Amino acid sequence: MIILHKTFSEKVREKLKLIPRGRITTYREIAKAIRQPNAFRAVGNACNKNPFAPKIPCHRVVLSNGGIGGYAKGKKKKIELLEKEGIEIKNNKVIDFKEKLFRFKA
DNA sequence: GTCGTGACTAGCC
DNA sequence: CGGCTAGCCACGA
Repeated sequence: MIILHKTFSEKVREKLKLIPRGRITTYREIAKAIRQPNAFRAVGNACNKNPFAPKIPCHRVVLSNGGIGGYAKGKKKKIELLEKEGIEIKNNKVIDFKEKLFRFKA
C-alpha cells in the first residue's frame, strides 16, 4: 500500500502547479481538489508560507467571489502578474473570472 | 496539548 | 454593494 504522507502544503503546491498560464482558480477549488473542501483557510496559509514562492504560480489563486485576495509580495504585484498572463482586473476584482476559472479534474 | 493567526467563505443586514 | 459574524483548517510557538 502506498502511504505518502504529504503535508497539506505539499498537496496544495501540487495543485497550484497544475494551473495553466492565463487561467486562475480559487482557494475553494483547490481545497476541493485535495479532498478537503473546508480547508480553504489552510490553503491560503500554505501559499503564504510557501517556501517556493517564485516557483509556484500562487498568484493565480483568487477569492471565490472573484476578488484578488492577497499576496506575500503585495496585492499589487499579484494583479500585475495576472494582467501579464491575460487576466483582466478592475477595482481589485477579476473580470469574467468565472470564464478564466480553472477547475481541477474531479 | 492549547492558543492565536491568516492570501477564506457563506450568510445576514 | 459594503460591512460584520461565525465557521472552518493547518501550522508554529
